[in-house]
This record gives sequence, structure tokens and C-alpha cells, in this order.
Amino acid sequence: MFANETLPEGGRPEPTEAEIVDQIFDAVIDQRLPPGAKLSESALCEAFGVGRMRIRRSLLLLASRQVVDLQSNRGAFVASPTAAEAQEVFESRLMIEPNVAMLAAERATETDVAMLGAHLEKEHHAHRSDNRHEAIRLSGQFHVVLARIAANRVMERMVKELVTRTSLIIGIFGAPGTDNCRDDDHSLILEALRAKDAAAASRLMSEHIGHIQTNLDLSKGRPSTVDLVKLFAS
Amino acid sequence: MFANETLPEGGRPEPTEAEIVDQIFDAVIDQRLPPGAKLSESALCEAFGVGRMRIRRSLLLLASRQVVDLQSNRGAFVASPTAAEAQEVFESRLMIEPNVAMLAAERATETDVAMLGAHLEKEHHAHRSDNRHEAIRLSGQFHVVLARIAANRVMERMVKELVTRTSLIIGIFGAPGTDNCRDDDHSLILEALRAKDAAAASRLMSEHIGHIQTNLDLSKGRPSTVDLVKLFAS
DNA sequence: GGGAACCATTTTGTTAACAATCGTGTCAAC
DNA sequence: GTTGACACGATTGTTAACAAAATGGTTCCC
Repeated sequence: MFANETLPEGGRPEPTEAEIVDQIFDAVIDQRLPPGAKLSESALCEAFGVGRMRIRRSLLLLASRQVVDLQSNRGAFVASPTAAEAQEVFESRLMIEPNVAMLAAERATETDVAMLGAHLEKEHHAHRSDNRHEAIRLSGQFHVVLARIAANRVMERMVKELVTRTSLIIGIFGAPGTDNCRDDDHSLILEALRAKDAAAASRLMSEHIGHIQTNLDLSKGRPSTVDLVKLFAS
Repeated sequence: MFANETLPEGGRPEPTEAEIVDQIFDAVIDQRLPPGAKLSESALCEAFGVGRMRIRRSLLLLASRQVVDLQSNRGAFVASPTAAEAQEVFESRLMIEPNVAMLAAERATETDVAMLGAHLEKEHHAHRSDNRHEAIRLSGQFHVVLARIAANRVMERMVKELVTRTSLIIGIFGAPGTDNCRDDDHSLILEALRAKDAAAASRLMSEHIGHIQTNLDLSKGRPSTVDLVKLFAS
């Protein structure tokens, strides 16, 4: 009679922890959830329609991937990477993603290339129609799709985490107007995949990450604990 | 009166989740916990002297790092990587660790080199005294220490996870007698660090991981679900 | 008027009891 | 003697009530 027993009443089928985590990841990537945002348990319970236990597990998983900051007796907050952490994230991306792009170029089937092409098309479309959140989300997702083409789940998880943290970093250290990924770079990488040119894919990815980093000002940062002193001086 | 309120009675000061996770990591690395071992909640509660809640959180964290396998309504088991997963782990290590070694060579202070030297000395000692578990543990730890010298926490966490999973892989696919890391390789890497030769450190690490992989037979593996069919055919 | 202490409310953390599921052993039937 | 079903025990999963901590507002004192 009922398609799913766990439907309370015409609602949705009770998201699992992984789904909750993914949704929060996406919200962080496209900057609907800014760094420092409070993630109160009760609000999340209502938002996802699940019990507190599941929310707490999800928050723990998010914390284990450095996307949320779990403060004792205070609650969960979207992480606010420091300049030092930002440095580490980009350093890691520069270590990992060129190799991922290389692998992807070696392993991409025609189907993969077509899929990535379609993804890029959506990216362009979102850009043209000024759909900012969608554009940012797809732009980050591009890197994850590439990792999926490389067919290495370890790398895929890693890239997803790093892309998400990069969104937070851009939110803190980025110039307000600039995009995080210029999609021209993505187009070039797609071409390298299409040509099965692994070396080019690797090089282009290095440059691409360099471009992202260029648009940041890691010195501006967010108040560390001493900011109050500066404020007091003025 | 009492040094710590949370001492039940002369016991230890209630390990935190991170400590429990670390201890289980260590036990997996030095193969005291073999792949597939059952990790029952009650046993762990008793072992660590903590409540069930903390154990469950720890298991969730371990599962999120692919070190334990959480099966619904059945319990937690130490992970048993498949051949495909093993392939992904080594692929990832080959992407990451040469770069980590490179960074470490660039950034190692004299103190770092001395510390790593001391670590290697302990490694040799454990080998000479046939302390198998200690030798394996230190051997794996070497890679983590290197990542710490590279001063990148993202990479450090990653390396720790990959080293741990490698121990499981060796437990499944490795020849029983062989060591996972030949410490000669480690000595060479230390020399590269001492000489601040980043390129050599990177190359040596690549070769080293290749050596580990050489001692595996990814075809032997453990029965997948289809084994019954093969058995039936014979 | 400003500041500090106090109390109330809200939110998080923990504990314990309950429910559900799985594995195992037993018993009966074929 | 083997196979199937059944029931028991043990272990995991969930829920709900409780305890503790922090935030915010109020009041009192200086």
C-alpha cells in the first residue's frame, strides 16, 4: 500500500546520515552556509525531519572532516579556517589534484568525457543566468566529478573535503566579487581529458589551483583572539 | 583530595574519543587487530572503561576513516579491504607521500632530523630484538612522523589513515613472513632529509611504496561472495 | 549611569531503559 | 540423519527523560 513504511505522513523518506552530511557539504560549498554559522541541533532536526541522535552523528561526521567545528557545551559551527589552515588546504590540493587530473585523463571513457562536458555546460549556463549559488556549487563539483572519473574513492573523498574547505576559505579570505573557479580553466582541463593528455591535465590543474589561490588575501583574515585589542586601540 | 574527579577508583582518567580512536588505530597498524575482527561495544566499554555512547562515537569516527566496517544491526568489524580498495590505497599513497617527503625535506629543521633519527634507531632496535608488533608500529609511524615534519595536518591525517589501511592490506594480501617496510628505505629517506634533497626524498619515497606493493599478491585475496560458485564448480 | 552578580531559559551532553534485530541452539518432522 | 521452523539469548539501535552548561536578561549595588 505504502511505498515506504518510514514515511510519517506524506513527507520525505527520512534522510540517512550520509545524505544529511552531503546536503550540508553542498550548502557549505555554494556558500549558503557561511563560516561560523551556528548549526543548532533542534533547527537541524526540524530541517531534516529526523531525531536528535541522527543529527548528532551527522555533526560528528562533519567535524571529523573539518567542515564543522564542534565546541564543547556550545554547539556546532561551520568551520572558519585560519590562514594557516588555508595554506595547508591549498598545499594539499596542489599535491593531490594534479595527480587526480592525470589519472582522470588516463582513464576517462567517452562516456566520462561526455558527462563532464554536460557538467561544464550546466556550469556555463548557471554563470550566464547569474545563478550564483548554482554556479559555485557546480564549479566545486567539477573537481569531485574529476576525482570520480579517476576512479579512486580515497581521492574522491579527499577532494570533496578539500573543495568544501576551499569554499569556506574563499568566504573568509576571498574578494567579495570574484568567482572561486574560472570556468575557462575547467574547459581547458576537459579538453586535456578529451585528448587523453595526462601531462597537460596535470599541469592545467596545477595552474588552475594557483589561480584560485591568487584571488585570496590570506593576510586579511578573520579576527583572531587579539582583534579586540586592535579595536580597543582605535 | 583526589587528583581527578573522574577517576572511578584508582583507574585511568577516562580516555576521550580521540584517544580511543588513536589506540585502535595503533592496534590495527601493528596488526594486533586483524582484518575482520569483531569490535563489540560491551567489550570496548570494558576495555577502555567508558560508557557505550563514547564507544559508539569512536566507532563512527573509525568508520568514517574506513578503518572499521559498521554493519547495520550486526556490529563493528575491523575493515577488510578488497583488492580494488588496496589498489586505490596504494595509488593514493603514491600520489601523496612522495610530495609529503619532498615537503618534509624542504622544511625539516635539525631538531626534526634528530627526532627522525631517534625514531629510526628505535625501529632498528625493535627489529633486532624481534619485537614484531613494535617494529611494525614504528615502521608505520615513520610515515606519519614524516608528514608531521612536512607540517601539514591535512596530509598528516591522510597519511595516518592510509598507513593504517595498508596494515590491513598487508594482513590480507601480504606474504606471512615479510615485513611491510624495509627499514633500509627509511634510512635512505632520512639521509635525503638530512641533505635537504627534496627531489631525492620524493623519489625514494616512491620507490619505497613500490617496494611495499611488490610484496603483495592482490590476486590471492579473501573469498568474495562468489566463492561458493567456484567451490560448487569443483 | 555603568557594572557586576544573579536567575531563568535555552541548548547541549549523558544516562538509562526500551525496542528491534540477528545469531544460535533446540526440537520436531520428514 | 538431515532439514526446517521455532524460540531463546545476546547485541545493537532508538527513544526519552534527566543533568549540566552557557547565553541572555534583569536587578541590585556602587
